[in-house]
Amino acid sequence: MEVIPAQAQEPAYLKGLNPEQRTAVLATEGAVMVIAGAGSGKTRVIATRIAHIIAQRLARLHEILAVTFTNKAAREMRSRVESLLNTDLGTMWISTFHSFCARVLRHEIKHIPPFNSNFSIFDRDDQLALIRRIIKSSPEDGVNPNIPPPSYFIHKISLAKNHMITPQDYIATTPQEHFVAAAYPLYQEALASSNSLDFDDLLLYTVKLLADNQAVREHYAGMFRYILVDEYQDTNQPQFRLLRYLESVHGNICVVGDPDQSIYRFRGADTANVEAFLRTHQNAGVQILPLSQNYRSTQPILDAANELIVPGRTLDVNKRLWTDRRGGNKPRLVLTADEREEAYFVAGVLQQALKAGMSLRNAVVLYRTHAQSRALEEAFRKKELPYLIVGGLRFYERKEIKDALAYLRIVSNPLDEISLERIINVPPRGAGNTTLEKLREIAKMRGIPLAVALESIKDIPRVADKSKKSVTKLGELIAKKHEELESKNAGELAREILEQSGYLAWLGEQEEEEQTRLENVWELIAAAEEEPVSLPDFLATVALVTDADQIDSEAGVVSLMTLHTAKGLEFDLVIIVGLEENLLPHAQSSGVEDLAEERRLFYVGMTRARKDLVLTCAARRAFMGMWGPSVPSRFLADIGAENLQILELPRTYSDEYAFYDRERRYSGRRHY
DNA sequence: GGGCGTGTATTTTTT
DNA sequence: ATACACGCCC
Repeated sequence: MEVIPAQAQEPAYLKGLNPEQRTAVLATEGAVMVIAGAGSGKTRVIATRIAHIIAQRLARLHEILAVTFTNKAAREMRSRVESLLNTDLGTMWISTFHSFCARVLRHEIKHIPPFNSNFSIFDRDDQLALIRRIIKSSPEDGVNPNIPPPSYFIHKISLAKNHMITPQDYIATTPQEHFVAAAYPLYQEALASSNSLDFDDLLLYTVKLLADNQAVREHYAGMFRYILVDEYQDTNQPQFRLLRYLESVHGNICVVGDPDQSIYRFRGADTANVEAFLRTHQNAGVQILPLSQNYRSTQPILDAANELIVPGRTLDVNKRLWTDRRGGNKPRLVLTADEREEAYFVAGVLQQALKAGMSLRNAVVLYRTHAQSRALEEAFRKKELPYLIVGGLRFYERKEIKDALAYLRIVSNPLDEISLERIINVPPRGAGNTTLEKLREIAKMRGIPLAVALESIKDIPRVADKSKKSVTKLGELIAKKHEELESKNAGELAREILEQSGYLAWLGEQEEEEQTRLENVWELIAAAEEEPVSLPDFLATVALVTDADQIDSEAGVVSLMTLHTAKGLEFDLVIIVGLEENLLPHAQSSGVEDLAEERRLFYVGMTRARKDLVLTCAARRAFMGMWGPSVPSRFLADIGAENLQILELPRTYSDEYAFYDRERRYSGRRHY
């Protein structure tokens, strides 16, 4: 790498930065908080900062830790730094919190018995399956009608973990939740005996490791000379603690965030971390550096966004965003009769933009809930607009992919009973509930894993010979492939397991419709074969894929996604649908804090727009099959009519929807 | 042990 | 409205 003398000549990577950005890049030492307004060039600042640290030889590649919000953001950050420095970053630590923890734990979890490095990562479905089993084992199951649904347990347990409340302490802090209090320790024990961690555990066990193990703590804290954290406003308590340990030796930590864009309170993110950071670093002379010039949006869009967000602010660290991009259209607001008309209107806007020369990849449709995508999909299909739904039914959540992954997981981690139960009878092996129960008994009696007990099925009376044979074969296959975990890579193992278990053949025999399923599984195998990694590493990567990661800006395809998923992205044309009370703000978000978060969510959506912003609102909407009237969102009133261009729906729409009369169309009007 | 029918919950947002 | 879970019957 070429070294540039510090003073002689300004490094090329600093060119084009504004004074605020330059200050943020150069303030490498000590504690720094960058308050980065939407579209203020935050990513560029972080990438340049990393490049600067490396170019000035303040640290070597592996001595820098950068944490981003999504894996996609991590990849982008990596490639930006690589192009700034014209070098390969290799295995530099740029990742999400969860991926970072998975990577650390892969090496260190042996210090936390009974876990070993092949641990499984449980997603929501796995968590639900596990908690269902626990509920079933309770004597009250089926007797007490007040037992909450499994999802309630998972939610409450996750909340407890985010606040670092242990199973032992839970009942004392939350005495009214006695069902959860009873299940929580059982849930943790079941995870441990399965050598499995849920998403929250990845963070918690890493914190625990750093807290309890001095050698490990000194190793990591000593290694990272510089730490950078993006989207800091959405960190939670375990993440805060994690950073405290990691920064403890060198003290060079830069957090970048925007309290106005904090939208993950519901999953434990704590904006108090912003204040806590300032407080805990006061003695270290923490610097607060704002980025307030917006390079993304036009002034009318920013004006509207500012009007929306200012009434909801609680911290006053943020500045009013400004831009020198003059001109541009005011955000357009349209009232439609119902969600169908709304969908057709959106399709029309996209077709118009298409005609005007815009590529559909530069447009996005945003909504509060996934369910809203349905009407849009229908309209887009009719109008032959190519679209891509981001999130919703994700690739890795499809049944056949989950089944295939369960095969891989049980081989990687034979203690993972949830995975084993998933596939023991897929394809049908004549092992139903009764047989499974007997196998569990054997495993318990002999103190062996369920996967090993499969080979003892021969000892169970009254099981068909055919069933015994195929179950024994499955047990042998799992054992054999598990032994090859180190000698073979993920691609090799995936292909062999899925072929030899008979899963692929069985899938191929299914109905014509199932053929896409077979293709999906082959796609998974291809993904495993892409790079020669170990099976546990591949599984960890797959488990931590986020919605935003799968956005590939295919040319000529418009993306549809939730407002949450849109965080960090930008588009020429942004269309936000469903600006109605009970949807945005959502009906379930009635508390003061909840409402503030809904407002920020809308703000995040608006500030994704570079050139054009379109807002829609329907007068009638169906919820769970029931139609009901809708009222425009209170947030529209906050933006103010003077900051919006309110459109009358063109005639063509009444042609398409002759059954609506104009009176009814505007019956939902309130503010305008 | 598997297939079909009825009943119920589902829609907040996600690593 | 629909998907999934559970229960009943073969």
